[in-house]
Amino acid sequence: MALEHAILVSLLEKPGSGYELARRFERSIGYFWTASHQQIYRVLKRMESDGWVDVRDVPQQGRPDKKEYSVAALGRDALAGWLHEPIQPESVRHDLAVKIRGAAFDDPAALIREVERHRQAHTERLAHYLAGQARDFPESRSPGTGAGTGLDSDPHPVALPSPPDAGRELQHVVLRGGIAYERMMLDWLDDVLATLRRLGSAR
Amino acid sequence: MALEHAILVSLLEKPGSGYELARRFERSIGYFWTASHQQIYRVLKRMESDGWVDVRDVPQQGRPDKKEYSVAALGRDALAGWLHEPIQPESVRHDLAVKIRGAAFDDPAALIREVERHRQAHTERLAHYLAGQARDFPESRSPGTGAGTGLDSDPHPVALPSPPDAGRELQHVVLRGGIAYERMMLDWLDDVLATLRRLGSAR
DNA sequence: CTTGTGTATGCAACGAGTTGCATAGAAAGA
DNA sequence: TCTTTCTATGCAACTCGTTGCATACACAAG
Repeated sequence: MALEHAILVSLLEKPGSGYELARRFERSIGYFWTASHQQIYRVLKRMESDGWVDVRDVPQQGRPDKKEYSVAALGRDALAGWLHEPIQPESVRHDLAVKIRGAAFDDPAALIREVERHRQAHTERLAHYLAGQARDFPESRSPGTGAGTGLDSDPHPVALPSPPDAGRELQHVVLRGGIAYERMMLDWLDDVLATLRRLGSAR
Repeated sequence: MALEHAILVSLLEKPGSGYELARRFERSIGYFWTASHQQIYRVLKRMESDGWVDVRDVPQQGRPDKKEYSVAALGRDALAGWLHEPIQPESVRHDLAVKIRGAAFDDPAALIREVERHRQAHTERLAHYLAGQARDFPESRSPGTGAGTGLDSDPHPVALPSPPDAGRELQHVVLRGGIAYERMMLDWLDDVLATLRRLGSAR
């Protein structure tokens, strides 16, 4: 129930159209909150009629016009309200974990290629994060090879919050979380692969 | 779209009633797949009419009767089919990450207590996992209180598991994943707290 | 000149998931 | 005895999310 809040945050960081939001939700923000364009358009409509966002028609050359959304006062209030109320432990859905336990009733070795695919995807995502970190936060010469978040990889840093750099700092700490998550997943997937191979060869 | 598969795996591991399933989904399985009892009953009904599971009325003393479900041949086939088809990157929903980025447009310091609450919850979950590991997998003399991921730090016992133990092994590797996840979260939440405190005092 | 790709917006239908409520037997305690 | 708690099952209403489809403009390649 927080897609609207994710949209508010994204629009505060930078106003944009539904289409642009949808693309941000594919990269950047989408790594910790997914949404399809259909859903974004629908929610945007509701937010507009609730007065949470303002719309502005922007003609463009060489492409269709767009509706640029920005956060209205009511939207800011709604976000503040949400920020101040506690949320409970995230509900998780790890298909892969279900599959791994299910493999006991099938052929464990048959899962190896699937797990390798996931490992590959996480490798790529980690590289993407590191590239973004190197690009957007070059001052962090931290472990790893360093290169950027890609999270809110908008070329222009946002200049809104009172401490002008708070947004940057917070984006960076979220990015570091993404990096830590991917590294943990890679380690774990290696563990899973070793286990599956052991079970396969023991047959 | 895999609640039914999660139920199949759980029922294969041990047949049980809808109520028992709901409780498994609160602990154990519920840490990587959540579901409410209402939803479980509804899906169970559908699975029954599809011939995926068999039902058996079990009278009990001292409590209401229950319907014990077990996996039918068709259910096994359905699970096997699902296991063999690839799944794509999990879709994530990290409210907390959204809140952290949103805090840039509010008071970052106001988030500290919320993050501390989450840290507490993850500490408890880690303790729960470690207790489960000590109880169910005593042969893994793993880090317990130590630092590190717990991933590589588990020197796999050389004893070759025979197929009957495959399920145990696979349950353990999933549990190790949960442990690694909680440890990573704790480290990251500490990073978040340090960042929020830094931003707060810099005002 | 047709096809494909990218930008940009949207509807309709369905299935998944949540919330609130209801029932009912049995045990435990006030 | 009355209330609460635990086991056990379920309906109804609603919202959220996904899937499939449709439209329309612009540009580039074949």
